[in-house]
Amino acid sequence: MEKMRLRFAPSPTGALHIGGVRTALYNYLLAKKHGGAFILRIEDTDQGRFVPGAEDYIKEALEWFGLAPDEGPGYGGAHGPYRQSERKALYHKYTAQLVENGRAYYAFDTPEELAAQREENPAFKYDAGARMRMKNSLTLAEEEVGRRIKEGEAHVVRLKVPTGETVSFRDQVRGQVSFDSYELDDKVLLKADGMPTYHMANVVDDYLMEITHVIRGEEWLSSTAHHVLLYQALGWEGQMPEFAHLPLILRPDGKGKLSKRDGARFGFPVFPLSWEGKTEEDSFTGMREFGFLPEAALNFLALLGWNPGTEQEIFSREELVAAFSVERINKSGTRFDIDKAKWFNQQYIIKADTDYLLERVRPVIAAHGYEPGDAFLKAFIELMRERAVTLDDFWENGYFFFEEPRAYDEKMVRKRWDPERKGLFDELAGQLHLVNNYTAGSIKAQTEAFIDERGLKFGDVLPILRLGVAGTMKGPAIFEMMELLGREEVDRRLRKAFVQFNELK
RNA sequence: GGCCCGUUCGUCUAGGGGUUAGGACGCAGGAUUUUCAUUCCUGAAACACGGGUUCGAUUCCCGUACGGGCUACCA
Repeated sequence: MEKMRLRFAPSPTGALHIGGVRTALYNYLLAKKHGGAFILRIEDTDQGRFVPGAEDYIKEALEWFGLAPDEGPGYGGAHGPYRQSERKALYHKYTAQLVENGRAYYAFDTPEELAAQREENPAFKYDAGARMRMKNSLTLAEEEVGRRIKEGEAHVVRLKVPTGETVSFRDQVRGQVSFDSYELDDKVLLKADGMPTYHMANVVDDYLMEITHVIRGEEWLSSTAHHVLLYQALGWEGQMPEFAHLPLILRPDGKGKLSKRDGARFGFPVFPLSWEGKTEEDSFTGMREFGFLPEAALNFLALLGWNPGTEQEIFSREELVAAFSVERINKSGTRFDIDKAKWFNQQYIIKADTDYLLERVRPVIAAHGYEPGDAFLKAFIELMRERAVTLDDFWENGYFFFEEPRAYDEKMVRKRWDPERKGLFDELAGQLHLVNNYTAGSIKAQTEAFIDERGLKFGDVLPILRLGVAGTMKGPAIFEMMELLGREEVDRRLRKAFVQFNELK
C-alpha cells in the first residue's frame, strides 16, 4: 500500500481555534497510526485576510500540542513549497489546462456587476443556467476575449460545471453523499488577483503533494462536489483522496459553530495560545495561558467527535495514535464543554511527573515575583496538585506558601475564634516554635499533647492554626504546610493572626 | 429560500429489532480526610415527533419538526 499522507491546511487569517487543532490532531493521528506523513500546508491565498504572525502562531500551537509536522514551511519536505502563495505558477498552469480542455472559462464580470445581480435576485447563482447571459469566454467572441486579456482587463477563471450529472462521493464519516450538478455553481478557480481560490488550490496541492486522505471540517462537505468535478476535469479521478468530514465544534449553547468571539463571550479559552490582535476585541487568552497542560487539552479534544469504543477516557498521545480510527468519528456536531476540559486537566495535573510539573508551575509562581528553590517547589506541588484544576490554581489556591495571607476568612474566624483564648493560643504557638525537628510529625505530636493537656478538641485548635497560617479553610494538610513554611514563618504568622483575630471578633 | 448533513441523560457519548438503554463530565446525597481537594459509593437524568415494516421498534424505511453547514473573485 502506498504511504499515507495527510495534511492540515489552515489559512493564516488569525489565531487557530480549537476546532482547527482538532482537525490537525485527527490528521496527525491517522497519519501516525499508519506510519504516514503529517503535512502542514499554509493556505494563504486570500491576500485581504492575511494576518502577519498567524503562520507562526499555527506552528507554535501545533508544537505545543506535540503535533509537529513532518513536512511544511520550515519543516522541509520534498513536496514544497508549502505556502500556496509560493505555488501560483502551478495553479496558473492547471487552470490554463482546464480552459484549454473546455472545462473552465474566463469570466469578465466585475464584482460590482455580480453584486448588482444578487441585489436584483438574492438567489442568483453563476451556474449553467446563468453563464450564457454573463460576460465570459463562452459568450464573447474569441478575439474579444483575447483582446480583453491582452489589455489586462481583470478576469477570473471559472469551472464549467457539467449539466445533468449526479456528483457523488463516499465520505468516510457520512457514507455516500450526492449532489445534482445543476445545483452547483461555476466556482471561481483563479481570482482576478492571480491567486487561486481554495477549491482550485486544494485540489492541485493535494494531488501534487500526493495526499491520500483529506480530513477536514464539515463546512467543506458541500463544496466537495466541486472538488470531485475538478479531479475529473483534471484527469485525476484515480488519485482522488479519501474524504472524511468532521462534525463541527459548536458553541456551548449549541447555537452555531464555535467562533473567535465565543471565548470572550463564555469566559474560557477556545484558542490554544493567547493571541495579540490589533484590538482588544481581537485578542484572546489561550488554553496554555489559562493553565492547561497540552496533553490534557489534546486528550479532551480527541474525544470531541471521536470515541474509542471502550470506556477509557485518559489517553496519552501514543495511546491515541494506537486507538484512533476514522470509523469511530461521530456524525453530529459537538459542543465545547469547558467543564470536561477542566476535569481532564485536573486529572493530568494529579498524575503528572513532579519534574514535569515543576517546569510548568515555576513560571506561574515566578509571575508573582517568587523564585523558590526546586526542593520547596516540589514539596509545594505535591501538597497542591490535587487541589489545582489549572496551573494558575497553584498560585490562586496556594499563594500563601509564598507570602502571608492577604486576608482571613472572617466568617470562619468569627465562628472559631474565642478572644478569651488568645493567651492559650499564644502559648501553643510558643510551644510549636520550640519543637525539636520541625517536621509535620513532631508539630502534630506537640499539638496533640497540648490539646490533651488542656482538655481541648481538635476542632478547637486545627481550624485556628489553619486560619492563622493560610487565612482560609481551604488547603493541604495543616502540619505538612507548617513544616514546609518553616518554624520562623509559622510563628510570625500565628502571632500576627491571633492579634488580628481579636480585632475581627 | 435552495442544497447538503445531523438528532440517545443538561453536556460528551456506548449500544442496537426483544437491554434494568451502559460509561464520562456536571449536579445531588453519603463515606474517607476534624479543612479544602482527591478517592470511593449512591442517586436524579436520555432514545425529538408522526407514520409505516415487524410478533416486537430507541434501533430499519418514509415524512415532520428542530439544529447545523454551505449558498463570495473567504477559507
